[in-house]
Amino acid sequence: MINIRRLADHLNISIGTVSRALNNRPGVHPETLERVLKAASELGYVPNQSGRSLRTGATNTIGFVVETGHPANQSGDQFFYVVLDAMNLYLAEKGYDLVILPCHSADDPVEFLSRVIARRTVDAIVITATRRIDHRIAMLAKSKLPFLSLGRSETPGNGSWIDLDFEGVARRSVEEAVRKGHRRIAVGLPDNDVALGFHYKDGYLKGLAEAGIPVDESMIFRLPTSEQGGYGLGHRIAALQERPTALLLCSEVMTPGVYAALTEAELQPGVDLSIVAFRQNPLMRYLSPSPACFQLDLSALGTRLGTLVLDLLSAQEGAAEPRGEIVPMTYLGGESLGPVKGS
Amino acid sequence: MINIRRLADHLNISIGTVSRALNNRPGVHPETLERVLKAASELGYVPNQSGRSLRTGATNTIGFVVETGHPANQSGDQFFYVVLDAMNLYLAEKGYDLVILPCHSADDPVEFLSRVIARRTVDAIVITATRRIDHRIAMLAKSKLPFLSLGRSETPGNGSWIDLDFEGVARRSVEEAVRKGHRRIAVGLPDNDVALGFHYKDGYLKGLAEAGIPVDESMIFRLPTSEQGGYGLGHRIAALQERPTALLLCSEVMTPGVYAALTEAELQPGVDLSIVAFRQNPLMRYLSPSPACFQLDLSALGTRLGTLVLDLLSAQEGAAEPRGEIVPMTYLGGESLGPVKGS
DNA sequence: CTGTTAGCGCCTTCAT
DNA sequence: ATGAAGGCGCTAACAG
Repeated sequence: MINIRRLADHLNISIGTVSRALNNRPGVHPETLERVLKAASELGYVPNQSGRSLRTGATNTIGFVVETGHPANQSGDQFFYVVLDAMNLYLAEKGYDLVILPCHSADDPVEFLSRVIARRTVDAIVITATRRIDHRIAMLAKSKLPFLSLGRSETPGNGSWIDLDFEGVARRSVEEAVRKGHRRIAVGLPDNDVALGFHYKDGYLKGLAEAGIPVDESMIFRLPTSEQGGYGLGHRIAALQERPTALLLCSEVMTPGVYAALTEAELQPGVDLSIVAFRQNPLMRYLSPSPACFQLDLSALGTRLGTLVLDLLSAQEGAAEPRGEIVPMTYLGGESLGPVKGS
Repeated sequence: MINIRRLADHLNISIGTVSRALNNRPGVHPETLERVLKAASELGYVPNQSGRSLRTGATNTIGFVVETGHPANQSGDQFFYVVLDAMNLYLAEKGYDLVILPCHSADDPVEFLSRVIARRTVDAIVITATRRIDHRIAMLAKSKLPFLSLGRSETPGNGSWIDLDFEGVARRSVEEAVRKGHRRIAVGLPDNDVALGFHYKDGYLKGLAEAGIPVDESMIFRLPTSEQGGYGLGHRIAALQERPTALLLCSEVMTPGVYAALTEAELQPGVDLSIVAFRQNPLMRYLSPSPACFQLDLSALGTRLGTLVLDLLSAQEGAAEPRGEIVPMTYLGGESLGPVKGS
């Protein structure tokens, strides 16, 4: 394996000069610069990351934590692939690498993160599946490792974040359902304390209030964020004496399961039960009737994540204010939202 | 940030002893050992990975390369989540970390890999989406970085690999279709040179040969491995003068698209066109009629990947033979494979 | 059983 | 514009 010393010996110059040349430091003779770059390329020299990190304290790497045991991920959600692709592209242009740090299902996300922090293997980190009270954020805030959360938390010390507009989507979903005459509007929320569930519920409640519809607690359902969860919910609703006429879902991965359960119960989505799902996604394109849902530009989200992470790094010394952004989503409509049956 | 020196000073012992204690080296007084571990835990000491790697030449990290731009991944395939979860769990038990290295769509997989190799940031690497002729493998073989490929290549120097039994599945699929009376059996193959396409085609041809059915080149279709690809294929087949009566798919992600296109063309899956898909997957559970397909234990595959990777590392000095394994899959049947219509 | 020390590869300061 | 040297944190070889 070739190191900077061998490269320097090969060129009969000192390693200091080689280092300066490779890192675009000023004060290197143009001719020397060219010789060094040429030799490095020919000999296939790439700086050893460990040596460089040890010296500079930086890794030029951004970490993205994914919980591989999370059911929403195992439900065939291609969300992260597209987001990561765009984020990676952006970071690469700026000279950074992106690595995905998978936290497995038998591991504790907080402990996992504490190891990641301590090992100093990334310069900044993005966390996902943010909880309303999220111990990871308290830990990150204490650690001084720059971090960005996808989803905003209420944990004190919360830094920069990007969130989808769960509240706005829920509110608009109620509004669209009301416009079609619905008054008994149910909602499917996560069965855990992930932050988006609270925001979606807030929007749902605001939507009801604006329409003058009283809250019926029996219309608020908790379920795993997966097709299995949706399947269970569909059957629960089908078995009710007084069924809702519309159902709002905080995640699109539940949708195929709801459809399947309704069909088994001989109920027709969009007729016997209207459905408004969350995000349009290629898998849902092929459901019939087409689910009413909202559009999100995943690539733009990925690029934005990259931008904000690098902002964090450059603001390190400047210690800029943490920033938060809510990504708006566009209502697309769909056949699964129909008029109230018999009205 | 606490380092080994501060930890040693805190305990009034030398860093050598601290290092030995933390790494379970023999020759440390039990009492000292305990004191060190206790203090490390209390002060939250975790060894700096860069320092350790620089000294030992090892990172205790396994890299898993994923091409995020790959359409099969963006089609909501939860394949990797489950496999990675199991693999990560296995590696964690053995003291290794797993990192996912995303290669973005605008990057060249070969160049990406050469950078990964050169940076020496992982001890071994797993590559996926293996091509029949795969330049990454030639490069890895030259680099001496231990590697495992998911999918076997014909590139010389191919090391250890695990592959799904694409050939066996295709052959069995033909057999099952023939058993139902089908003779005009089409096949949907990838439109690129990914290795699995060749193996699936081999099995298809063998199956036809065994049944004494002549090969009809017009029954061999190339399409992107995605629901969009399946959608296009469904419409192509629907428009044919002489349609096949059965269609075999080398990937299950095509299935929803095929179903949707057939439905639009007023053809019924399992009646007008029988379908045998590849792998059962939660998303397909909710398609109607249920797709005939095969079962694969993703967790077992992940664990096996972990095992083989660590075998590579321990065989480093011993220089053991490269090993290859084919993972068998079980036929599950399904309603989408029906008798030939009108027969 | 423990302390001391060299050196992994790199960047940066200081001297020339 | 270049060379020389120190040290980032760690482990391992050697000395006691």
